[in-house]
Amino acid sequence: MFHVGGARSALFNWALAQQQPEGRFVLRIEDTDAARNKPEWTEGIISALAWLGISEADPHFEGPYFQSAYADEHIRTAERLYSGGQAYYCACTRDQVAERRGNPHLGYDGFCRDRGLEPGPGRALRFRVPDGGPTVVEDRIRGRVEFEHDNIEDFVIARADGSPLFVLANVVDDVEMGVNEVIRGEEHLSNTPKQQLLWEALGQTPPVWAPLPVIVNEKRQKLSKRRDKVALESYQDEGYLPEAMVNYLMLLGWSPGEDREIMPWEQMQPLFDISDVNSSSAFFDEKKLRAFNGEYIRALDADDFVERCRPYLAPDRAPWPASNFDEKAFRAVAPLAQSRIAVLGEIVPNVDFLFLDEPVFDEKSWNKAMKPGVGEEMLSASLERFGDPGQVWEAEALKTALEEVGQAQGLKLGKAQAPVRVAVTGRTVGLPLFESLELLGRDRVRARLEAALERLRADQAREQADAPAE
RNA sequence: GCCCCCAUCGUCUAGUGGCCUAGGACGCCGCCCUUUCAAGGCGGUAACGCCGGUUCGAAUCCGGUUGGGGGUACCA
Repeated sequence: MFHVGGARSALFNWALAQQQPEGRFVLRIEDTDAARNKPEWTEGIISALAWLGISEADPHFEGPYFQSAYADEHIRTAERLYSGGQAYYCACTRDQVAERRGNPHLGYDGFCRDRGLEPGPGRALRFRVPDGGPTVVEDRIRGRVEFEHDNIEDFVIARADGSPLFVLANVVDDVEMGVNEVIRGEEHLSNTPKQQLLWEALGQTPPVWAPLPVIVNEKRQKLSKRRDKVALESYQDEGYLPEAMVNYLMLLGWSPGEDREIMPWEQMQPLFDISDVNSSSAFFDEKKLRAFNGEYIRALDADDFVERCRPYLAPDRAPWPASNFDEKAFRAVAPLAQSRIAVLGEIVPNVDFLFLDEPVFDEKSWNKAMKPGVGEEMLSASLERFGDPGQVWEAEALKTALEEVGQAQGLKLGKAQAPVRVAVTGRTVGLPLFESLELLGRDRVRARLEAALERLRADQAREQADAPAE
């Protein structure tokens, strides 16, 4: 599963990488265990990135990398820091530290700092944070952020079993890969001075940091996998277009500074500047994403639209019998649906009546359209009218016909069409009716009108039976 | 608790001392169009958290305050 927050970071990185001929987008999977144990997990990220247009085939793309690729170097670096005196072994347990400090929330107290402990069982390696003075982080989004060393505890860089911690592994990887610009979530900001200290201890020039403000939910909390809908895959599945997703994500915390917000990647990418990114957190507004997606869908040309709908019409997903699908009918109706759907998945309920053996009646729609009197009158009258062999079976003529049927009942077309629509499609809302009738053909339309009429009469009979006898 | 970050319409943002009686986009609300629903057109609603400074002048600079958020592991 790929997180929308990760997707935004990736896009920002990607835009920057593409702005320079030599630019690289390095994808590093920072979760060592997951990367090692769940290859499908990283494959998911790769395919989600490819969906967004960040392809492994592109020369700007590098990765994925796993920390395990540099595992030996992690260990060597830890040893080097120890022998250089920049790190020391510590035998304290968490409980011991908490007891000494009287508060479990207070950090490490430096108990073993000058004990000169040798490596040994139960001894973790801690980084010796320099005395006094601040570490200044140059942050491309906020400017300078200062951290007093007094507030940074001597943090552990290697566990008692010798395995490196994230901070160390991360820095070693960055050094190895020549990373000079780090764009990632703001949750890492307080980790950054530690990393910078490590870079300096290793005699390296630290990279430029760009901790992106987090993406939040409606309650202004950082999006969480448990609580919020964050998986890019689920948006893809519902029928969001990657172009729309990219466009929307880029606008979260950044603005191209022009009046238009809908802008293709090619146009947006050169405009992007990481230092223009906002420093405050942004709410992921699915409604706005939907609106963007609708616009992108409408901008598709007819054939492209049909092809993009294809996955939702496939036998494994569509609710109708596969053999009922009629390519010609779908192509005829697709343009009518195109302006009516905001995500591709919605194509199905719009066209299902064409391919289902019988329409699926929406209960609310039925009750609304089949009001006493109007429903039955309209159904039987139009059944008769459509049975007239002289009736031309073409949208315009059908419209005229139904108008006349309605008039005879004293109904305007708006009211008159409702029972017919529900009888034929199952719902009160949907594609333009007369085009639908034309495509369905006289026989199927008449059969459905008849079936609805039967159902309606059965309803009424039941109601009468249920009514208390006078 | 401690450290750090943030603060303009409901939301995403424009805005870097006068062009701001604060602009755009999404949403929302009207009206028009209309066979339903959309789409489209037109119009509307709505914000500089608060208090002090600095300045001829502050959404923009400074201080404080309040409110949000993140971090604080031998997690990543």
